[in-house]
This record gives sequence, structure tokens and C-alpha cells, in this order.
Amino acid sequence: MAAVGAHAAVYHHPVSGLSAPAGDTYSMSSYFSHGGSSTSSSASSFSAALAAATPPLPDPSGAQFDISEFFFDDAPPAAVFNGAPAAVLPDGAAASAAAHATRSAAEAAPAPAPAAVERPRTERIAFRTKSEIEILDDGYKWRKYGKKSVKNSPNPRNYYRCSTEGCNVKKRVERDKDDPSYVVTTYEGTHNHVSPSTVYYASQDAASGRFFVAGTQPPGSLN
DNA sequence: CGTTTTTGACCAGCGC
DNA sequence: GCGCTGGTCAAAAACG
Repeated sequence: MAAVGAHAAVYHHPVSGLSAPAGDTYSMSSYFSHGGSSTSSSASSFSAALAAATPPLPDPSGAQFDISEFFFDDAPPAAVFNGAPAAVLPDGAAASAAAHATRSAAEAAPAPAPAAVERPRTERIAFRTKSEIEILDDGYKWRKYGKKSVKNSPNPRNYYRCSTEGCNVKKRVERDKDDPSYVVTTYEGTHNHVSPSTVYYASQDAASGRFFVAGTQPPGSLN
């Protein structure tokens, strides 16, 4: 519902380990995807959207969030928080969340989801962002379908699902138990459609066929 | 009026 | 087998 406009930049990632460039201007350290999903029939995999605030641009109307960590979930989530956060950027971005509803006509999905939707591989990606808001705008429309308090965290965990019909991408959002100012977002699944709103910042990795969407606003309208 | 949120219940998987 | 935990469903309320 409440979409938040955010500055965005597309980050391409070579295939490498995550290594945070110290003193990097941007908050995001790096980003890479699973290169392993081989049997991609026709649908191109869609990775979660990422965005990074651009420091030189003071943008009171846009939300800023620092992606300090991210990880692909082939490992138990518990292991994820095992190590101390390596790169917590000193950006004390007081993320002023400006709600900006980008609701556009949804594309009709004539094909009703068959009973058995094949899930060759449940792609999961999780990343931690420093943000006051929990719902990061990635251009998609998310419908909350559950809330649960987990054992390890005092904060409840929210469950969202892509509201686009036929798209069964889920994401769960919870605040970091250690730093409540951080939000842990976990995407699960791949979008079978493009963002409901126009995607302006996007690129597709030819090798993997993945889309990388980082923004849904025209460059000129960011300010 | 249509859509999303809320919230408790329900269910499945796992560990003991 | 039982209990716990996490994830999902679904009815009702709330919201625009």
C-alpha cells in the first residue's frame, strides 16, 4: 500500500564473495546472486529489488536505507546473524519515509494458477537494511497475510505476499533483534512479472537472466 | 465498494 | 507421542 519513493541505483554484481569496500560511498557493500539455478525453463528469475541511498543528494522526501548485509538463504537463518555485522555504515540516515502510493492498473493475469505450481527452486534472499520503515518500496504491491512473533526476536515478524495474481513471491520482514533500527527483509520466490509500476531502474543480467530492479521512478522525478 | 489489514486459529515439520 | 515453533488461512474489520 504505502509505497515509498527511494533513490535507487542498479548494482551489478560479478560473481564473487561479498566484500565490503571499506569507505565506500554507498551503503551497500555488494550483491550477488545465485548462479546455480540451472534448469530455468522459460521464466527468468527475478531477484529482489535493491536500492541504495545516494549520499550527495539530500532528499528529505525519499526514504533512505542502507543495505548493510545481505545473504542468500541456503543456510539456516540462524547462522546468518552469527557473526557481527561487518559493515554497518555510519550513515545515520534518518529515513524520512514519504509515503507515495504508486498504484497503477495491474496487468491482468488470465491464467489461473494451476493447482500444482512447480517450484524448482525456492530462491531466497535476505538482507538487512537500516531503515525506520519496514516496508521498503521495491515497486511491488505486497499484501500482508500474517504476523508472528518468533522465538529469537522480541519483535514480531510480518509476512507479505505479492498481491499480483499468479505471483507467489513472499517476503517476510522483521526488525533486527540486536538493532531495532535495522530491518531484515527476506524475499522468497521469484516474480513472474515486472513491477506493477513502471520500472525505471532495472537491468537484466544476461548470464542468469535475472532482473535487477532498484527503482520505480523516472530519474527526473526523484526530486 | 473494493481492497488490505488484523488477528486468532489451524496445520505441518521438527526435536526431544 | 507430545509439545513447540514457524508459516498460512480465513473471517471480520478497517481503510481509501
